Amino acid sequence: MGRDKAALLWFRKGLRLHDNPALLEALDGAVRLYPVFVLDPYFLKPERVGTNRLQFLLESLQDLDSSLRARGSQLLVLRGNPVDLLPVLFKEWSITQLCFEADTEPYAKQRDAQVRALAEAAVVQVHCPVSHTLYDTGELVQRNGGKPPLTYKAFEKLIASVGLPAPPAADPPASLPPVPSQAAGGRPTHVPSLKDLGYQDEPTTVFKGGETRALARMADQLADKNWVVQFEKPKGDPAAFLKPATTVLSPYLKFGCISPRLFFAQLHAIEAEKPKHTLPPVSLRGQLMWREFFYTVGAHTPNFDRMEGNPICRQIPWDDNEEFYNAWENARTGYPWIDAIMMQLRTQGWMHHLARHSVACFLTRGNLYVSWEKGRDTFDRLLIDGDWSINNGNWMWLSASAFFSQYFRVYSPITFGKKYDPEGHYIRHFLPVLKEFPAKYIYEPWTAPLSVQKAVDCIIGTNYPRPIVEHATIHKANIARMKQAYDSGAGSPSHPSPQRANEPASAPATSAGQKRRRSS
DNA sequence: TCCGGGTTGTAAGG
DNA sequence: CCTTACAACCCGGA
Repeated sequence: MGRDKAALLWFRKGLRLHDNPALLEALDGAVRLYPVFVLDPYFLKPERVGTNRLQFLLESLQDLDSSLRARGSQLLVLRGNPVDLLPVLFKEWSITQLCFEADTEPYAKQRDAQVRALAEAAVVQVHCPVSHTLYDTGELVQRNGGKPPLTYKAFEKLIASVGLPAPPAADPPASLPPVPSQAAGGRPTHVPSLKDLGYQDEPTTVFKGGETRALARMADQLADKNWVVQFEKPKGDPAAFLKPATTVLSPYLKFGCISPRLFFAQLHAIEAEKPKHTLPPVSLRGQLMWREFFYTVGAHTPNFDRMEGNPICRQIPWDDNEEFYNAWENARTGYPWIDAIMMQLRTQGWMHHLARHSVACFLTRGNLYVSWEKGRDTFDRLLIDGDWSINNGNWMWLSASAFFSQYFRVYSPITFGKKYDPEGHYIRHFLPVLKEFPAKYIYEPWTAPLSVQKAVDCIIGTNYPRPIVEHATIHKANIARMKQAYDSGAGSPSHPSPQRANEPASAPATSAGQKRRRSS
């Protein structure tokens, strides 16, 4: 006598009902369906996940619960380490199927491997479809000869050989099997508050999570088809903050509140309708492909989130300068354009891509010469769209550690913002202390005569810091340091320089002249 | 071995 | 709006 089919649908990312193949697998013949999200203490630390992103997640869970309830089900939000909790639930609920969306990040991969093994030991069938990315990154890499492509062009070529991504999966039925009462066994199952989770700060971001808002935002952004087909990322205004120059779908894509395949399908339809459209890499569709690119490289590169032991990352002897790092993180560099961006990060958890470039270049090769890993950590904590693959990839890009090597192209912390926003509206909004400065001085307030500083009630060095470094001189010195780092064996990621005979292969990792480590 | 391209540099000059 | 010099990177293709 066979058991009733009972499915545990484990949500992690993919916090949506549309284009959710794991949900459809779970529904296939199931008499009972248990939709579960597990709040893992690994993530629930303010030093790892900031208030704004956690709030975004909680809103997304709330919305998912509402949508499930509208279909006669509900979301069981449980707490604990999934590796410990899920096997208990398999037994308690007599689970026969475990369904969850594939995840390519290292923590998730090792966690999922453990859960899968435990499920199989409990004779639970595991279904793990790919729906967070457009393609199965493993298949892409296999097709590429076992290695991820390291340039966007090469990635485009690979994609072209595969064809269009799969269309979104069918919508789930209007009615889902109810969750049996007593299922929780006395455990709390509601979506907790920030305070419940030990977070004291109030969220400050204007962006709200959830599939409902994601779909509305996408519809809103795609409604102006001319805007869609004329989109060119580098032409956007990084200083636009009332109406951002991009879609701000990134936090929804991060949590899977929106399906990349749905977004792609809609973009594709609009492009088909209007043949005169921009192209990747700058087009809107190109942006989705950048995401796919970094997911593919990130999933198939060892130590992708570190310099050491990372075969695609140049080994650069960054300065260990806590003072500089803290000033940067706390918006106290004395450069208003940089500090305003860091304030937008701290308050909204989102900045325009080019604004991210400005501060990433400033922290690393441009000005402070601090490791990209430090900046990555800050972004990872404070961004509402903080996404492991994309964040690490872009930090390596901007620090000229991988993908990009024109280190002599340095963003100016003074003129880059000025060309978009000469009046400094963005700075005035995020750094109110500088609000009254004349436009002439807003990007360089230290150049204002003391009489002006007094008149606007902001003394530089007292009410707002002096610049911690002099851009004009230090960026040139840093270009020279980068050149030296490249010359002295940082190597080229895809063609590592050969080991010199007189240099031991096991040179200490801190040596300036070290060789890039090969992954062999 | 050379040449052209590389999502998104700057400053100066038209 | 455009081009060019700056000083110069890696990579892929011819």
